Amino acid sequence: MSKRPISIATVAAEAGVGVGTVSRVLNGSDQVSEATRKRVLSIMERLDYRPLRSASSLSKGRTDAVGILVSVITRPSVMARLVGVIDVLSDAGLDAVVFNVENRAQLDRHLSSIIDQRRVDGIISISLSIPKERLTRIRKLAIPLVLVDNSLPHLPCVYIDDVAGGNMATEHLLSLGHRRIGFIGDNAHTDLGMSSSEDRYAGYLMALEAAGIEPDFDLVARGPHSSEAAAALTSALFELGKHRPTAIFASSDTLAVGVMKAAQQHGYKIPDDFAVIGFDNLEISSILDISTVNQPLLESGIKGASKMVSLLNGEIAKPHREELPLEVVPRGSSLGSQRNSPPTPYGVVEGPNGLQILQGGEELVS
Amino acid sequence: MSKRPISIATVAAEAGVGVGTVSRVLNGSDQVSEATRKRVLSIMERLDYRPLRSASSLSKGRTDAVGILVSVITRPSVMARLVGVIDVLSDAGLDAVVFNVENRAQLDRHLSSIIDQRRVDGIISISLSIPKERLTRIRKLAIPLVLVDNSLPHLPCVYIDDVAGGNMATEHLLSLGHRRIGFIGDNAHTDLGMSSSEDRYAGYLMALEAAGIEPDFDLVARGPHSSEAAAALTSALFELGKHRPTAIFASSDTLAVGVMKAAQQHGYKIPDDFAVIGFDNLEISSILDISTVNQPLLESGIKGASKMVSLLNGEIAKPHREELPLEVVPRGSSLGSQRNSPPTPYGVVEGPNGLQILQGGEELVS
DNA sequence: GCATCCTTTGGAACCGGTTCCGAATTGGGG
DNA sequence: CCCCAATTCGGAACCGGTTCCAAAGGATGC
Repeated sequence: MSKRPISIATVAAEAGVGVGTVSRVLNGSDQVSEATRKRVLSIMERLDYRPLRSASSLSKGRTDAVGILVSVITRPSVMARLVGVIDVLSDAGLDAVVFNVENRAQLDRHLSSIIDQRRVDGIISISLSIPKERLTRIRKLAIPLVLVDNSLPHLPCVYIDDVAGGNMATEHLLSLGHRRIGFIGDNAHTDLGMSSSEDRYAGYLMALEAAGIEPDFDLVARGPHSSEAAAALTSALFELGKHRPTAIFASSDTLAVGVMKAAQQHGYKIPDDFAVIGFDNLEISSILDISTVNQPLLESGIKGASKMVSLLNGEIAKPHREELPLEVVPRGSSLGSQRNSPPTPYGVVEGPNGLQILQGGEELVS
Repeated sequence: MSKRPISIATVAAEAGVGVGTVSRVLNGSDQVSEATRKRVLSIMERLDYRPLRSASSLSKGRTDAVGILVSVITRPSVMARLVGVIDVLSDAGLDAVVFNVENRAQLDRHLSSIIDQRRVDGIISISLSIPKERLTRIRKLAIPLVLVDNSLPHLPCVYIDDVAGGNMATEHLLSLGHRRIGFIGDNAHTDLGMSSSEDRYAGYLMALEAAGIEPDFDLVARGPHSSEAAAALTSALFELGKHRPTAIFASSDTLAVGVMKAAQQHGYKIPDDFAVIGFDNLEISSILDISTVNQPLLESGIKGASKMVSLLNGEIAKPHREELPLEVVPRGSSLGSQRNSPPTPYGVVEGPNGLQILQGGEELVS
């Protein structure tokens, strides 16, 4: 009984075979006779032997791990994608090594350590853009890279058309008769290259233009990615009085929650006095009955990770680039009773300032 | 220009030193003269050399990675802890390898692969209980293990007193005058050993008993961990009519959201007709103004991971076991205007001593 | 019966680091 | 000037697998 864990040599000696044979048994090679295989397996069983991962990594030149770069991980949308990625990798027997990236410096640090030390076989980037110089290096080293919620030429990616999404959301409000539609989005995160919010803003402008409406930049505001911030921005817009927006497109559901809160604090009846639509279809928007644009979050993670698995297996992921569908999910925050005329900006009164979870839309009669 | 990435031998040759010296430079040994160090460093710089992780792992016998076992990762509370863990590990230069565990089989599979292949230096388990036989194996192999949101004797862990928490929540409702207090919790997850919900239930019973109230098991319901399920269970309780609860303690905020939803669908005014308190203090409970019991989620992850770092550095994490504080966060879902008498369910006669107690067997002294 | 081929096997070389041991160099003390 | 210790260094051995190559053994074909 040596104290040190048993190695392949121990097994080989015990079974009276060479180390090569044991290794072949481990890797399921068909170069081993059935009798020998059985014997070796039984010895391994008896000794409770398990091959050491790092040794195998070194000689195989492969880690069986995938690095996942995640932009600010606390965001629910990012989380959902991450869950999808982890599940797929786990099923494929790959380790999921997660790196949380909050700023450009972290991104660089993690990338360099991941890439240069080749501690992973591939990289999945979630809602993050990789700096150019890193990209060329990754390409040179032939490390598979898959982008989720981002798109770059010549790279496998899973993404949505944020511009179209912003367009759809705004059109939804327009179709309900709104004309003074505000936009609330994220501060530009140039360092991490997250452009979703700005892209959706572009879609918003497109929709307005298509409807022949001159954009009013007083109705546009940006801030940190939190409902509190969004509530504050919204309150400011309400100060415009008769020039206030009758509806707001928030570039994410998290912001939409804040918008909703502010509107209720101001005593507006939703959606009669004021309408909101968000983006992402997070669970909370369903709970709060907020209209939104659905994007397949979990699915984006699943598809991205599947591409990675294919790449690592040498199969070419056929559709290298995949755009996922978007869909407006109309809920009580915009779809009112059945009315089709715009709310009147002023003359508002009434309404308890408690937050109401359900604003109709829910059937479930019993 | 060899195509193969440069190794330590290349650097050594180029610098005209031995591989040992290069290795010493890499590891910051003080056995190297300043002149040599500089020369080697410059060569490494010029060749853009980075040591290969798996090679170093093999010879050092250490992976610089920590495995994180996570119970159903989609739960917001678990997510928050995970974020804390990842951030700390990342700062310590350790890889965070995340394993999502949804059932007992997965738990076993992951544990065996993690432990036996020694692909990580330590294991952090979040809201999960490790089977006994695995525990002994882990101990035998001397793999550091830290429990977050769980507690076992002789192991470093970060936990809360769920029983006390359940007690506090229930006392809060009692202090507001409620006597018919329901409980809604999770189905028992015996396979993963998540006992929080049941522990909180035990605290609920304790509080009732301390208040001299006979528990009414018709007011207790369990179901899947989703607000939809909680809403359905709550609706069922409302069917009790005059025997319905005037308040409910939900074993988590996610459930509390469903309870709230059901109450509003039934047209109850909150908190006048009906009160709710949850647990965890998730963001959503603040948004929905639901009373809750705060537990330091992010902090639990941070502390757990810090313990792991200490363990790996050979420092003994001084307080091996750490209980985090709980605190009732009263909000609009229970704290009404300023009234201090219990809501009256339907035409129940209201007396100072409130509602009838089932079966007069118990002493009811006041 | 012999040449040939295929299957199965042992074991050395290798992956790219770390570490230990012995040696070379230097410096100081006597 | 010599001895001893300290500093610095080269390189072999090693970590525990994988893989390649040569060879042994068995079957097959003529």
